[in-house]
Amino acid sequence: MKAVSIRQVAQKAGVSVATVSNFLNRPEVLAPTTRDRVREAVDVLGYRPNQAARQLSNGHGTGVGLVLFDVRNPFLTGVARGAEDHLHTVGRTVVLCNTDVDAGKEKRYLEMLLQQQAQGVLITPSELSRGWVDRVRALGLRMVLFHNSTDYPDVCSVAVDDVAGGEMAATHLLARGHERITCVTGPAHMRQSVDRLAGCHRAAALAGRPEDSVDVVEVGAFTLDQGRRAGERILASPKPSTAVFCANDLLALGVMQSVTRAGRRIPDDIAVVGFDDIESAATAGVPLTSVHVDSHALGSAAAGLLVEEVEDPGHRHRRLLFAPHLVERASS
Amino acid sequence: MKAVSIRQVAQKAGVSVATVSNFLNRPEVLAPTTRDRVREAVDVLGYRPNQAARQLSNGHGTGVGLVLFDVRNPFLTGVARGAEDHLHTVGRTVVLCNTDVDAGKEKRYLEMLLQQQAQGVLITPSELSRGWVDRVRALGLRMVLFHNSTDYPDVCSVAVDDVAGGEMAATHLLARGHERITCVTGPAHMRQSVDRLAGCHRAAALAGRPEDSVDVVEVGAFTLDQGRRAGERILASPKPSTAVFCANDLLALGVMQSVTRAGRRIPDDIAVVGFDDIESAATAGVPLTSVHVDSHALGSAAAGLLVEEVEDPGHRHRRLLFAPHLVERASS
DNA sequence: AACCTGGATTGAAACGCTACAACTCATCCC
DNA sequence: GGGATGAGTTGTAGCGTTTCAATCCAGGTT
Repeated sequence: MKAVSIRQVAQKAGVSVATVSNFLNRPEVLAPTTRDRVREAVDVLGYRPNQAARQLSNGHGTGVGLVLFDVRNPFLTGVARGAEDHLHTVGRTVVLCNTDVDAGKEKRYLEMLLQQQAQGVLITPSELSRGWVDRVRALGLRMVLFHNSTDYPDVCSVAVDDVAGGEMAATHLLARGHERITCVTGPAHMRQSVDRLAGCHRAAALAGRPEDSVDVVEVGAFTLDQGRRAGERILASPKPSTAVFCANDLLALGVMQSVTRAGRRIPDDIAVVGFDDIESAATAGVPLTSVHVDSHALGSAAAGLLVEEVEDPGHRHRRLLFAPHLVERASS
Repeated sequence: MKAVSIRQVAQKAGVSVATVSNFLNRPEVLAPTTRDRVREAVDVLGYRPNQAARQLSNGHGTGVGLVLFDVRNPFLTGVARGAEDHLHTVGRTVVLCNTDVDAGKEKRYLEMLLQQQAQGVLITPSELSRGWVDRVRALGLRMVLFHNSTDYPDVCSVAVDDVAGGEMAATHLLARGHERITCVTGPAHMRQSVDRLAGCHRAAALAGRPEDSVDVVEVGAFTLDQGRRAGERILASPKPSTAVFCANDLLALGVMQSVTRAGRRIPDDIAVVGFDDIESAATAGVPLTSVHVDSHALGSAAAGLLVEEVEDPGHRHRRLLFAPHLVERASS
């Protein structure tokens, strides 16, 4: 039951271990006949190279850390799948880590990955800063960030173009003839809130609408419940707008619940557009028009960037911005 | 920039490498003063044990394969998180693998995990059979299945008690005074369809209702679209029942869409209950009552079982059945 | 016939750690 | 005082690869 080692293969094939190693790593240097002989031995014995030994010898493993806030976040789930797909095809292995946005957990995971001599990490940084980046660098870990930051030219990152997304959503609503639109955003300190709203404003400007044609409702969190409240606030306003763009699908779904409950019809009385296009968007009572983000592509791209950094010495750090697209459904 | 090795620590602390190794693995055998001296050296040098070397030496790694159909399946996402949480606390590492129910991919992942000398796998088997189990066993991989099978007493497994869940849902509806209930199930060859429906029948029997008090509508897949169709079928029937239990939330959401679109009110005209309690259930236009399955606990339990099998030589294989519970919302 | 050339093969030293047998040296007991 | 005890420590042989300098040898040149 003991695993077959390279030595047994060598013996069986009547060559040295070095030759077997060459067969594994640089088959082209072997004479064709030798190559066949070794292949035969490998097959017959069912030889499986020991990853740990390899790693010990060449100083690094094949693992890549996927360090996320929480895989259960549907967006991150997609990212995880995309990253895994890509890495699998290039012979890498994905180590899943959930930080819960806890810097301590994050740190422990990074230490662990370091011990494993991982090739790098794809990470949603819990607290991004110059210091953080430098510290991780100092550990000797390569990384690709899931974060929209122009501020770190020395790090690869991938992100969604939130401004473009917001603009799409608003443009869509304006094109449908809505005079005024209400934009429900999350906490002002979050990049997403700001950018998606900015896109909304840009759309209004581009359409030649006055600055005040978009009302802003800011809520404290990107949750269903906050969405419901926002919906109530909108309905309660003296002259509610006929279109609302929410910076996130959960908010939009919440708004829709309030609106429906109040007996108003969607989209006839009020049109709603969300952002993220989570599964719930399509399955909602009135299917929700939403800005779709291809999380799979994002994860895959991040993986690609990391692999490039690992393999290409002349690698230039880059930031990839993904343009989302609008998925029109019944809510608008 | 080269990593610190155990030798350097030993030298710094003025002890042998064996002592440092003992410090790492069996600190209790060291004299307290020695222990402190080594700890000091470790800290100062920032020593990080090389996982690969360890693994090479003791013959197995710390990785555990998490081999799933697709992490994007919301249920499996929860499982993944649960497993990761548990394994992390016991110092194991999770290697994510998505098979897409493809036996070939599955096989390749298992080979890979074998090369990594993984401690075992938590797996949703693409095709479960005696042969499959034996083959994996032969590879020398320990495993825990996410599968409801009484047929393999020599394998650990975890699963949801679908019968109990179906019963809960139906009992709930009957208790609300509905005379007849329609049960929308998926393909008859799927265990879930059968068991959940069985639970439904059991509830009816227990409530003293006649056999024919539950109508069965079977559809070809667990999808939103099939749910819509089922909804239409139900509405078209001469005397539609006032309550419907769907073997899955997507079906339920589809049914709700059809019902709403036809101008009927939920739950007043028709009550609906789903199964799985996916996120969309809570965010639906009319929040959906659903049978909740604690996927996190399931994943965590599976991980626990595997760890037990690895650590305890006298381990007895077990099957864990998780009872779901009903989450009552507005749809019923 | 002596000498080159270069493709093919190989021996053996790392890589960093664990485990075990062997050793040291106070302490205790008769 | 001699010996036994046992807690604490250590030397070193693997673990399975990779890599590189060294070797081998068939064929071509002069």
